[in-house]
Amino acid sequence: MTKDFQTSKPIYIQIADHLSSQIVRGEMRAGEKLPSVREMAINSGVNPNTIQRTYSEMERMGIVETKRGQGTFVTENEQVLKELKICLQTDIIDAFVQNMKELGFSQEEMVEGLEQYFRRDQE
Amino acid sequence: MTKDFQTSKPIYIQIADHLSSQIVRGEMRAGEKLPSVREMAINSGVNPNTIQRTYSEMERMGIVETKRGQGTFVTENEQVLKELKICLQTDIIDAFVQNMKELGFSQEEMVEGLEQYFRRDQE
Amino acid sequence: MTKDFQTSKPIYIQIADHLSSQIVRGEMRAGEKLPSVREMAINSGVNPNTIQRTYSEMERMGIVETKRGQGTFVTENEQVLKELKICLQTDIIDAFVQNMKELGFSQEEMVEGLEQYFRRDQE
Amino acid sequence: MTKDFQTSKPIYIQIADHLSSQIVRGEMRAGEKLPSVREMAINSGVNPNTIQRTYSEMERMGIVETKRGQGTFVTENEQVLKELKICLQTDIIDAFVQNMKELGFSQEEMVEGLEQYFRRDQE
DNA sequence: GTGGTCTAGACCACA
DNA sequence: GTGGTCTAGACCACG
Repeated sequence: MTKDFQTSKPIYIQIADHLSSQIVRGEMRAGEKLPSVREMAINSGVNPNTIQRTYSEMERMGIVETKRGQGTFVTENEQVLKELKICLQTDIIDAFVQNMKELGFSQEEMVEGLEQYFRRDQE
Repeated sequence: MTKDFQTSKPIYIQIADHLSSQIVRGEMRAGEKLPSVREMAINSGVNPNTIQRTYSEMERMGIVETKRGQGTFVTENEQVLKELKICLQTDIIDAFVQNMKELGFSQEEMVEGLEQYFRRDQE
Repeated sequence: MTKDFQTSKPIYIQIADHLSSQIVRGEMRAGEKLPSVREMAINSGVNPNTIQRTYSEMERMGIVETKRGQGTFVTENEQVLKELKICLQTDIIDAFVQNMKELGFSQEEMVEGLEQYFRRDQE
Repeated sequence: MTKDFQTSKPIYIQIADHLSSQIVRGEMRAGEKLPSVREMAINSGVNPNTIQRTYSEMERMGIVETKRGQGTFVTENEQVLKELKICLQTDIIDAFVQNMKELGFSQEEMVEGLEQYFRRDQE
C-alpha cells in the first residue's frame, strides 16, 4: 500500500526501477517468482495495467521472463543480471559526471565534492 | 540550429539547464544580456513559446531579470549566483547518492566506483 | 524435457503442429498410437492439461482418434492425411504470399527472393 | 472506419505491420507525418490507447520518431528504413522455409510448390 | 489462477 | 493541437 511516487517520472518506470534495484541488491534471486500483476497492483496501490506495463518493460529488457499462465519470474540468465548491475551503475555515474562537467567541475573536484558531501552528512 | 534534445526532459528545462550552466561556469556574467526570445528560438531551432517558458522559469528562480522593452539579463545579485552554483551541485550529488544507495552501494563504494570510472576513462 | 517454445503461439498449438508435421512426414503412420497424455506431458515438460488440449484440437480436425481406454491414435483414414498435407502446405504458402504481397513484391520477385535466400544459405 | 482485424494477432501489432508495409512500399516517405493518435483511432475504429501502443512499438523499433507536441513522423534515417525492408522480408521467408522444412519439403520442392501455387492462381 | 489485450474516459505537460 | 500516462473495468486464452 506504498503510494509515494514522484510526479516527474512515470509510475510504471519507478516501480520497474525499484524492482531492478531489489534484484541487483540480491533481495530477489534469479528464477524467483514476482508477485502476480494483480497482487502487485494492490500492494503498490496502483492499477493492474500499470504493473502490467512495468512487467512488459522489464521483460523487454530481459530482466524478467513470463511463463504462460504461471506468472512472471526473474530471469535465470545470471549473465544478464550481472550486466544489469553494471549497466545501472554506469548510467548513474555517467549522468553524474556529465552534469558536473557541465557545471565546470574537473574530475578531481567531483571526487572532492562527493567526499565533502559525505563529511557534511556525518555531522 | 542545435537540435539534439533528449526526449525524456522537457525542452524548456534542458535549455534552462544549459543557460544556468553557462552562467555558473562564468561564460555569462552578472548583468549580461541574454539573446532575445526570437533570436534564441532560431538558434535553438525551437518554438519561441518554448524559450519564453525557459526565461519565465529562470526568472521565477531569480537567475534572470526581465527589463521591460530592453530584454532579459542575468541577475546582478551575485549572492543568488553563488547559491545557484551550490544548489545545482547539491542537487546533482543528491541524485547520484540516492540512486547509488538504491543499488546497495556504500559511501566508500561510491567514491571508489567514481574513481574507477575515471581511471577507465583515461585508458 | 524439450522446453523451447515460442512465446507468441499457444503451446498446445505448437505441439499440435509438431505432431502434424511428424505425421505428414511419415514418421508417424496411420493407426499408430500416440504417447499417452501423461507421458507426452512429461516428455514435453508441460502441463497434462495442455497435451489434452492438443489432442482435442487434433481430434477436432480429424487427424487423430481417441479409443476409449486404449489411447489416442493417428487416424486410419488415409484420405484425411493426404488432405492434411495439402492443407498445411497451402496455409503456409498462402501466408507467405500474402505477407510478401503486403510488402509490395510481385509473384516473380517472391520466387526470385526465395531462390536468392537459398543461394545465400549455401555459402 | 476499417474494422477488419484478425482475432489471432493483437490489433496494435496488425496496425503497426500495416503501417510498416506502407512505409516499406514507399507510400509513406521518410520524415512524413503520421496521422495523430486520435485521428488514426477514428480512422481505424479502435481506441486511441491502441494506436498509442502501435506508435510506441514503432518508435521502439526506430521506424518512427515523435516530436513533442508536434506528432509522430516516419524516421528520416533512411538506413533504418532499408534495414526494415530487408528485415521484414527475411522474417517472412525464414518462417516460410522453416515451416515447409518441418513438413519435409526440400528447397527445390519449396520453389516448385510456390510456382505451382501461382500457376493455379492464374487459372 | 496467470498474463495479455482492449475500451472508455480522464488528466497532464508540451509546443 | 500533440503524445504520454493512468484508472476502472472488462474479456480472453492459457495452464
